[in-house]
Amino acid sequence: MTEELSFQVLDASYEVIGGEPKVLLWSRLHDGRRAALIYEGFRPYFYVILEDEADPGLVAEAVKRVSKPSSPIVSVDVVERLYYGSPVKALKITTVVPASVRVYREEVGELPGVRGVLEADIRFALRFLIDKNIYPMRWYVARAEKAQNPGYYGIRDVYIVKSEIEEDPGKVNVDPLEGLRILAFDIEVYNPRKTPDPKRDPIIMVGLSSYPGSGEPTIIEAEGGDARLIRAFVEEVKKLDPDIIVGYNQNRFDWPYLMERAKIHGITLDVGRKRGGTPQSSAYGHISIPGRLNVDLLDFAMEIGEVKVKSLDEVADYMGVMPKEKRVLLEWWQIGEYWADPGKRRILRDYLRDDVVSTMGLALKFLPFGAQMSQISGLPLDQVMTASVGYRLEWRLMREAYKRGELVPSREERGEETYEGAIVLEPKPGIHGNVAVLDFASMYPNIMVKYNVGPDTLIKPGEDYEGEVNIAPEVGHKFRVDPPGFFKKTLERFLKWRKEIKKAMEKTPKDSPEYRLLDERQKAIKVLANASYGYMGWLSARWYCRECAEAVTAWGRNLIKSAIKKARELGLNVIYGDTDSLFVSYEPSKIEALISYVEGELGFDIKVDKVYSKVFFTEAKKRYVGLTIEGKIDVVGFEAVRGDWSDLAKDTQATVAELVLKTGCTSKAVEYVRDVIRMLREGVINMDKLVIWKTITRRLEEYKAEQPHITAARVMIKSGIRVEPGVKIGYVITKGSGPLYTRAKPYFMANPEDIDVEYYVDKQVIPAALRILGYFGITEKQLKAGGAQRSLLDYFGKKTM
DNA sequence: TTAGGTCGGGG
DNA sequence: GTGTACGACCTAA
Repeated sequence: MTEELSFQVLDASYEVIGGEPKVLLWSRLHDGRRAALIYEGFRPYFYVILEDEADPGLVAEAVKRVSKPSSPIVSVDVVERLYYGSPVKALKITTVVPASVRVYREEVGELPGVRGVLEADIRFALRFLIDKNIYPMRWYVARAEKAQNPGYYGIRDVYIVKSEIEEDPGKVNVDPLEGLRILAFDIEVYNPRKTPDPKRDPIIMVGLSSYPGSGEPTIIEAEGGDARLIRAFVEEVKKLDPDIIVGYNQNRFDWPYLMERAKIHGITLDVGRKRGGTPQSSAYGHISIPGRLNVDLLDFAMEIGEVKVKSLDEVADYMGVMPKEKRVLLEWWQIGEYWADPGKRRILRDYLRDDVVSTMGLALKFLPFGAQMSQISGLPLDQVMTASVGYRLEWRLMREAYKRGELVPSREERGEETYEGAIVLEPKPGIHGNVAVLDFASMYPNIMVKYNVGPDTLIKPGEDYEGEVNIAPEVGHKFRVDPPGFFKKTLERFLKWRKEIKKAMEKTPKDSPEYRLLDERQKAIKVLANASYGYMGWLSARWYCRECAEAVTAWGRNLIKSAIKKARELGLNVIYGDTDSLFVSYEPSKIEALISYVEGELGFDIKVDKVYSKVFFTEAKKRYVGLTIEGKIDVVGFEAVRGDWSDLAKDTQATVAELVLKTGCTSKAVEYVRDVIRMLREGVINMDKLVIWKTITRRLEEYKAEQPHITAARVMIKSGIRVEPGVKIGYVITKGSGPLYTRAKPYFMANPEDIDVEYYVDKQVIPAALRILGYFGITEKQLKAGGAQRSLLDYFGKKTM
């Protein structure tokens, strides 16, 4: 007996049962139950395209002959498809067991008459979602029958789908996260020798917070080893039964550590939704948990360019989730000490609580965008943010291709090919007052649409084409005007869709949940549309097209040149320009005229993005500091030093940035750097500030190149300290001769008088300072010139170094 | 210069 | 699982 179900698809997987593949749609039902919907009868397939002279019937016969009983080739059909827009005859080869495709594609690829194998590298569960037009996080309806023997899957509610699956029209604009349960977790591990070793160091605490919920995390502490803690953790996860599990870098730390500890104790870490559903390591460090969406929030953080150090406390601070000054901050090497000391253990607990609360806070900030990205790209939420924008666009393109009957090109290994990029004007160095920044809206996608750019519309060299063409300036590549190509069609849909959403947003109250939903959706569409140009120039792209990317930048250069020429004719002072933005003197009426020229004559949208009351340029491109009329400081192109520099370098750079921006000149900052150098040479800077941390990622004998942290690691091993992959090595550079790596020593084995002070001056302090001061023409010489002897209290107040 | 190797986040 | 990131930065040649 079937019933009508409305369900939200969270994830898809498959199992081969009785020799037949069954697709599992992990879903939430309209009544709130979580269920697995089983789809039977969908079979793996792939295509071959043939040599021109090959006889399809003969090749089909040859294909059938490679069939194996373990997974027979059940059909070989001659089908009409498009390949790069042109009709082709192809063979569609269908088999039974998904894993057998890998074997068949090799054998079939070798057969005479076969030009190539296509679509044999698409994961089965995603293949199903593409073909059935199912997008994760969206709602669908279907008729289904409750399974008689759900125990087989180890899931309580199992339905067998008995109809086609259609989108639920009533739930297009509902918040996909509404009603889903989220679990945030974090573990702390014992690290008496600084670096924890999962083989011997137990997990000491685990914190869990669920949403919806009180907001106060549950904290489980280890008592006499961590076996009970791990069991309690598994029970807690099962009890909370979350749809989404979030953590921060849990894919590389918490899960692997838990998995290793569970293995040692012989505990089954079955935190998934099906029986025995343990975390599974999959592609490039991702970990999947059956029936739940395991989302690492670090993946979202990696996309925030403004935050250079992606630690949880920094990112939570930046996102307004938890200010750094309002939380407990411990350095990682202090964890063991705080655990061992009963008087300090409470602080460790608070530290864990703050980490868990921050993690949940970040989840609530990030997941709405992730859910939209999932709904639009078609990738499940646990994969979509792990994937680069190129992959996200590509999965959507594969869906567009399927609908058009286009065959998906295979991924190919390609050597580097360079081409000319965008125009970046030489900035006029100095300080400029009242500057407007004009931006072309979605310049590259609009170029692609206007000139019908794409691999399928490109006229290849030597190709005869009589029809009308768009010719790219400078490079001369030609694109058919008609019919609209694959990229043009797809991008037009994106641009139109986004426009409709923007229109709907105007009619929606700004503080409503619906507004937020629409805003995240339009952002996700924008990300995909803007990725299209970069995608065509990405060497691993299935629809790679160097000429296309080259043509797009050529049209872009042409466009901005025309705008610059017009701006100058109008009497505007053009200060700087990069790709699709122009910095001009802020003269509203002339800018108005420029905008109407660009819109009317050139046919592109341009708008005033911001106005700076002051902006500093040096001769360096892509780097400037601006003060907006709202009083905000924009530092663009300035790269803060990475997490693996010494604290001294990081502190120096932060202070230099602050002094320059606050005083508007460099003299104070230069004096400050000179004082830091002087203090270094006098040996009054604490050695802790000089430690550089780097991680060992493999066994020492596997390293091909000598590096400082490897040398330091070898010294540690000699003195009996265990060093394994994952260990972070803290080292300092000591005096002596020879390459840098010979002079690295573990920080706890070095004496302050051994420190190679000049290394820290030349390779740490000065480069860090010059990242900023260099833009203002300050040289290494000037910083080393040893200036006025002044008290550091002038800069730091009571802060000590 | 280029080529080729390593790393991030976590504790 | 019909598969395997990416971009910045380092050292060595």
